[in-house]
Amino acid sequence: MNFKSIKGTRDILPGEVETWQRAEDVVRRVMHSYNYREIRTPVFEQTELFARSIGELTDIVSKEMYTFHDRSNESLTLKPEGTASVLRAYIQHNLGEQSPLTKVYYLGPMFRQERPQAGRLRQFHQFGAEALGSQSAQLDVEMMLIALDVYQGLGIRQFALAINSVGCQRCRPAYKQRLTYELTKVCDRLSTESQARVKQNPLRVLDSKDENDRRLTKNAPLMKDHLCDGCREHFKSVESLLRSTRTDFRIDGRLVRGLDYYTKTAFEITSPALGSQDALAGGGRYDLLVQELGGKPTPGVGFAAGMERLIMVLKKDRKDLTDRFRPDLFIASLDETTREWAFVKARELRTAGFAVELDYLDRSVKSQMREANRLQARFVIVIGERELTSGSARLKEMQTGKEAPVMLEALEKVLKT
RNA sequence: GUGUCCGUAGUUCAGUUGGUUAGAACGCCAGGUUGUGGCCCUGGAGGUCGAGGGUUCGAGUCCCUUCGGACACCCCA
Repeated sequence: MNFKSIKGTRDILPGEVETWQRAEDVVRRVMHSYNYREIRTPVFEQTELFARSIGELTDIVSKEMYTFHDRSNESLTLKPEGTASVLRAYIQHNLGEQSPLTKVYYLGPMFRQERPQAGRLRQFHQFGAEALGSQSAQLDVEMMLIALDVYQGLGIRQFALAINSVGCQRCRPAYKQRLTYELTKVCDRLSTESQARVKQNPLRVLDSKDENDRRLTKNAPLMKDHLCDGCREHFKSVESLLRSTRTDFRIDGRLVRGLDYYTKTAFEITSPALGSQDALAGGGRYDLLVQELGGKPTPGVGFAAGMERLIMVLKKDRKDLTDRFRPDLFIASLDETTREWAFVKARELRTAGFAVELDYLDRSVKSQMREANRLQARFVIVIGERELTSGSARLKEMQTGKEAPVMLEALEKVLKT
């Protein structure tokens, strides 16, 4: 019986990992450009934290979490999303006392026990940001812009932004009641899933994929048309800022997020290059959550974006990306003496900042040359007894095949040019 | 969790109505005379045919179970 990676998890091997690193670099660059600072939280937390923040009734909490008991019988859970942990840290370390506005970002693995499919893993990776302490619509839009800047920065072209407002505790209850009333009228004709939603979470009936559900709810009231003054103003500001920054977007009155904690703005970025799981990123405002988790009343906004989905789109849009690490120099050697010399010299050059590779398998020069070629080393130098006694060798530039004499002492200087 | 399809060398795949030592391409290794890559040529290594059970004289080929994968539902990043 051979060991295999757990269902729904995968290895990112050399060759693919370079694409990830490139993406991560862009994420960090964009985050820093908006002055977000990185925060790293543990991969697991008390189960209660997620139940409280995400919502007991959500699919995530009710059936998708990796929950276990440790040896002291405490219930722990591998984090299914990033926001809860960030807010926990924010509250725990009183970050709100250090400055009125906190802007942080994260990048890391998340876990959800779902059936794997295109763009859906049990361990997946997200990057995201949270801005705590301000109600400004500018921050709502900033979240969208960060995600869009990352995609643009990577040369991704296939994506679309959709926004909506899910209201607040002042206007949502009344709307919900009204919607439920309307839905009840057609309830028996809705799909079985939607029938359950009418009671559990009526808002979600609206974004059902079922064609028949869509038809039946065609004239159902939308939250965005029943916002209180505050929410309406806020939503207008978001729209206006998006226009000012010349950002393409569309208002989707049926857009609902899966997590319970959102208020006001909700948004989603999807890509037609993905499969059925087409969301690249999603986020929104959560003005009640910090308080809910035991902190002082603090407004917040955030978003999360899927790394593997980003990579999938990136591979489709940018087939030209095939970079790999290339050694600057490959030192081929002939016998035990020269091999040791090569080892020492390599160390010297590596310390000086060069990527240097050599043969560890006692191979023939021919094989070593093949290896150097495969690694796409920029230069190769063959060291034998002749070279060691004369102190000079020929440096071969692999791309052109040209060789030039070099003094071994001067190797470092020559490589620098 | 439900459904559909799939599971043969490192990789992508072939494998006739079940019938002798399971093949190809690419990749890998070694050579093509004295210390030099890419192209080309020659040779080589590498598979308990996902795993377990069953039917059969005989199973990679049929049946069951199980594990895994792909895709969709659900949900979401």
